[in-house]
Amino acid sequence: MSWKDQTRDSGKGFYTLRTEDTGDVPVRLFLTPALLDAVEESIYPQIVNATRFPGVKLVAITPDVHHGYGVPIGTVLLTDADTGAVAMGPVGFDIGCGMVSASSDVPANAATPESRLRFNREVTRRIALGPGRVSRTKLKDLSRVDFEDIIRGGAAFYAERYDSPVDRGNTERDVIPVSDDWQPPWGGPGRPERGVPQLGTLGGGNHFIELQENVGNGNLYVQMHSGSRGFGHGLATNYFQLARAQNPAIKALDLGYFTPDSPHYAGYLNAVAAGANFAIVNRLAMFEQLALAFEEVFHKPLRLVYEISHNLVQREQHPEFGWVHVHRKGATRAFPAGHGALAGTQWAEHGHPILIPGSNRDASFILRALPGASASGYSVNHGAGRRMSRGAARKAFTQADVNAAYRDAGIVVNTDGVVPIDESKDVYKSSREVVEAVTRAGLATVEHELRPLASIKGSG
DNA sequence: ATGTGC
Repeated sequence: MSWKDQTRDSGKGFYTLRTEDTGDVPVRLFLTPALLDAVEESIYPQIVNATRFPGVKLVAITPDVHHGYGVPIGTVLLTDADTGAVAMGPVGFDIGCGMVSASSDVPANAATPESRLRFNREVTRRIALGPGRVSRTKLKDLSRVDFEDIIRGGAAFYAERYDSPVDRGNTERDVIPVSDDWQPPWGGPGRPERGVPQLGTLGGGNHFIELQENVGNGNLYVQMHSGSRGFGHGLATNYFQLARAQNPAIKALDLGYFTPDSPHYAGYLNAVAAGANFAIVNRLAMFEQLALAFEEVFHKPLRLVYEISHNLVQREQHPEFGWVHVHRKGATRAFPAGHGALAGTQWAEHGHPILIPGSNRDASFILRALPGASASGYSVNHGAGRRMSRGAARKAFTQADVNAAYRDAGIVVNTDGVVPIDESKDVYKSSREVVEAVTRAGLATVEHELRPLASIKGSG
């Protein structure tokens, strides 16, 4: 018997799950019947893990869910903000990982095969890709002092001090405060200092840059996915070690957590803030380079639509659960019109944009939240979700077939047309089906659909 | 995700 047999249809577009293992913690799965049927059995013990952190109020599972470390990728975890835990697996190693979307007035027919390739060349000339690479932007060769100012001051500080054309109002968080008495654990486990020269670089894995056509208005858009590089990874590694040292019951590092009485509780929250500020500034610095590359090829400006994370814990007020730590691991914040946290911002009236990438041969979407998003802790998915492991993908498909499929679709990949197999379309779920699960549950509506024209991947 | 690994 599968745990799936113990799910119940709430009648509101999501399933609930209550078993001996999950106890009294509400667990909501935002899946269609087909997605529930297809989801890996192995996410069940990871959902149970999520229910076991101290002070849990809600576990919500997004429709792109797949097996992660400790908890599934696609977990929203709400814990009591005053007495509950702050958990590390439900933030992840790549603290602050997230998206940028940018728009233009250039009709998509300007993106000829030649200009798509030129765009990819201009981008890769300006932005370093792949693991271990160092910055080529104005943030290269930063002193440690300047770096610390940036990770404390976030987007607001960066926009002002570095004379950036970006509007910090187009970011999810223009600064996440870091205490003056907290220092990054330089030289400690994880060695976060290796991230200092990486500010302004894309990274590898599923990080990408994509030239797109907005299906609705026919204009060119650009989307980017990147995170906190070696800095965030180093911070996460450091605090995982501290959590384990303190609590021997934490066997796996990815199940680490801190309660308010822990000596490292505030330290970890500061580390998350610093890592997220890095990731946000990283995306803004790269956006500026994207805009330069875009203007070089298409002779018109590229405007920042929005910047938003999908690996983060933030303190928020929820109508059902009060003040909570909302952990989003592979999940995107979804505040609708009128949400208190948007008061006084340009997003107060309609909610902020929600950036949902598909694979690089499938549609991406920009959504807006609906009041019903409270059911999922004001969160939706962060992408299409992986359908098979990287290893399985390399066994299932040949390089020549994958390259040909992209060539036939007219999608220019990197500067050599070689598609990383483990990042290719059939490795991911259908983004349309996943987004349908979101709209069916009344969490959000689709505002824009975007289709890929050119794709840049850090590695495969 | 990551100095792609103990």
